[in-house]
Amino acid sequence: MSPQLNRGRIDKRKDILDAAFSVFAREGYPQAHVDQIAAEAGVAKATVYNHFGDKESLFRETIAALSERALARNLAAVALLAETGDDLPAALTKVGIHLVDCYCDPQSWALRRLLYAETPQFPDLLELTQVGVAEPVAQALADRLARLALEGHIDIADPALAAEHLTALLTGPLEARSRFGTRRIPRLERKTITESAVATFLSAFAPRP
Amino acid sequence: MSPQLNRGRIDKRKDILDAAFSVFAREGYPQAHVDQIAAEAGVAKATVYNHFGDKESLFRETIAALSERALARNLAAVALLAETGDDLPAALTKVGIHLVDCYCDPQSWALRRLLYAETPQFPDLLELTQVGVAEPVAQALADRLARLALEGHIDIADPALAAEHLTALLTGPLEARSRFGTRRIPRLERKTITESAVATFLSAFAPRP
DNA sequence: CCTCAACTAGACTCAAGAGTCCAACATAAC
DNA sequence: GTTATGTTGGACTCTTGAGTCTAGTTGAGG
Repeated sequence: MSPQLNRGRIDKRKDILDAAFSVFAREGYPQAHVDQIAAEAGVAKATVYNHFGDKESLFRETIAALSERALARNLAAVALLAETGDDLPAALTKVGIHLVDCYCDPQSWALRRLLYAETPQFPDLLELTQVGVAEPVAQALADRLARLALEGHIDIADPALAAEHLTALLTGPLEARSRFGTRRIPRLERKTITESAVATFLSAFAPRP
Repeated sequence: MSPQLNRGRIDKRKDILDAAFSVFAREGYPQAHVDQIAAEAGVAKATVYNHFGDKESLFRETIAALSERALARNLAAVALLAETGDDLPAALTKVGIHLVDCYCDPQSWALRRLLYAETPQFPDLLELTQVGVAEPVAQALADRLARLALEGHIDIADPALAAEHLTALLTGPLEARSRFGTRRIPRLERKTITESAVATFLSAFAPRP
């Protein structure tokens, strides 16, 4: 940020964070070795410790960086719902596909896997992603749905609940099908899943005539 | 099983498996120490190695034992759908509550957490639980739903898809609300979640008049 | 009572990983 | 050129945990 931080060599910080994520994602926190991260970042081990102090801080900052990325991508997907034309199913499907893509992103799976694994040891990280990512996204989606309800396109009493159910229908099937993020779901299958989810959602919340 | 296996002292095998699960669940596989497991089982470390050979085998057998338990409990829950009276919503809610209880069981969360964490290292375990637990349960639920569809209580084209969506509606909200299994969801909240899920499901698959 | 198998406590080996230290080196700013 | 700061590689300390070994104990079956 401030110019005097870039004295000496180039800033290796980002390289280290990238490598750290790659190794943490592949091996899990306890099995990830700092030497390996340093090697993968093309950096001396001492440099890692210069930047981050210790392994735990490195882990925390890695997760935080990923969360920011995830939040941005998810909000962008939800924002697509602003441009609903007259074809609500098509618009919902478009958003659904983008949300599913976010969810199926390898980085996203890795983040979720790390959180699952390390929640007992690092409860604050869960707080961070929950409050910093999941909740804002759910909020944004609920807001959009409320708007659509007000315009009479769907019949929704509780927008937060509707958002929760839409999300569940979209992402629930992904866990098993992707084998906990191990298997890559082909695009066509993702599309089918999304369309089914949207169909069920619309069928449940169709406006009463 | 065979009587000559019980020579010498009592069979400590079960004690070890219980302690192993408890420690694995609390600490995760890499952080779980065999000494700790032995201590918690009230057994010498050598005894653990006598029974299971090494830490990895102990882990595998622990997971396998838990999967059996999970399968039995889930199938029992689904079986309740056989006794549908004339009140379909009530019957579905009853089954839903039992399924949600299974899903929220601390052992169940621990199992899921371990699978998430260790899937890259032990892909075969995922296979085991997927093929041995998730699929049979989904099958059984789909069968039951097909039956109800045939009897005209609901309008379902694809029972497998309907089962997938019902499961998603029931369990999807649990992940965030329970903070990845960290927080215990009170019974009342579980009931509310289940009722909402069933309501949305029935609304989506209500029979066309 | 004897025997055999499993059990126990604890010392032990061996490997590996976190974090430190240091002497040599590079570079941007002055 | 000088200086301050960051980087490098590699040796180093220290801890910890998996798995082995041993000498002694216990209990059931014969």
